Amino acid sequence: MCGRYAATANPEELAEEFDVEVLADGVSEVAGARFNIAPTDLVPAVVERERGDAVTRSLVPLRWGLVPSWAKAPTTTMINARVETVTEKPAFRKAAAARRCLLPALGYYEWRSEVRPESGPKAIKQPYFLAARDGLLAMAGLYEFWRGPDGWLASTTIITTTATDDLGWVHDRMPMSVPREAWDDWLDPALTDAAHAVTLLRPPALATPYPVSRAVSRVGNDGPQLIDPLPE
DNA sequence: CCAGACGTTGTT
DNA sequence: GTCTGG
DNA sequence: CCAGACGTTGTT
DNA sequence: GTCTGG
Repeated sequence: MCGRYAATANPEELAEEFDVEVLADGVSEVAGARFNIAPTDLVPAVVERERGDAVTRSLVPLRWGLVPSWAKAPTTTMINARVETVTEKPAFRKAAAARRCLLPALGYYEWRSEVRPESGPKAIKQPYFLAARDGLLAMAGLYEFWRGPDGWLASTTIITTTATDDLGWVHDRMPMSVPREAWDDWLDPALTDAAHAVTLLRPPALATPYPVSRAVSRVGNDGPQLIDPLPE
């Protein structure tokens, strides 16, 4: 699955890379060097919205953890959506048909329960970093709006699938990615056939996972050292 | 009809 | 909002 | 995802 | 054990 990730590109780099026309208010505060993005954080996302008869591609901040429009209060549980069922589940299917997004990432983390020499007989949760092979992972996301007492909340979830054989030893789920040639269709709000949209998705091209410091396990920690390979 | 759920993951 | 279970 | 909190009454 | 916060 994907429950923690790194994204380091600044707004200008993302605008260039994804052909974004508009940088939304607040997005400069959430896009930049971040190595420990956690659920409930605001994350940079690429979306397309219709304004009049024109479609505008924007970089916007979204809260990670999708809150359905009918939710009584914001929740954190829907950080992932299974690709196998995303077009059917009431919480996701409208977003799958109308509100798809891209979540740019450098890579993401997985934890494995391991017994290590220095930890004695007890298992520890060892984090691994899974880096995009070419330095940019466009994760497939959905977003949704929720109206609370203090206004609108826009939130997002990452679509997941079964891990490929080479990654299964770390974890049995992984995020779906959107290949560059499919970005336009994936984002196009006129493409309302969700079942077709998910056929655009592919497993991400990742480097070999490697263990990193457990510092990443604390959400308050950040910095490039979090993705340094763990010394022996 | 109304009431209640609506999600994923990991772990045991 | 919409579907499912009762 | 992981880390950290989790609570009220009556009184040793 | 389970929920909340980040």
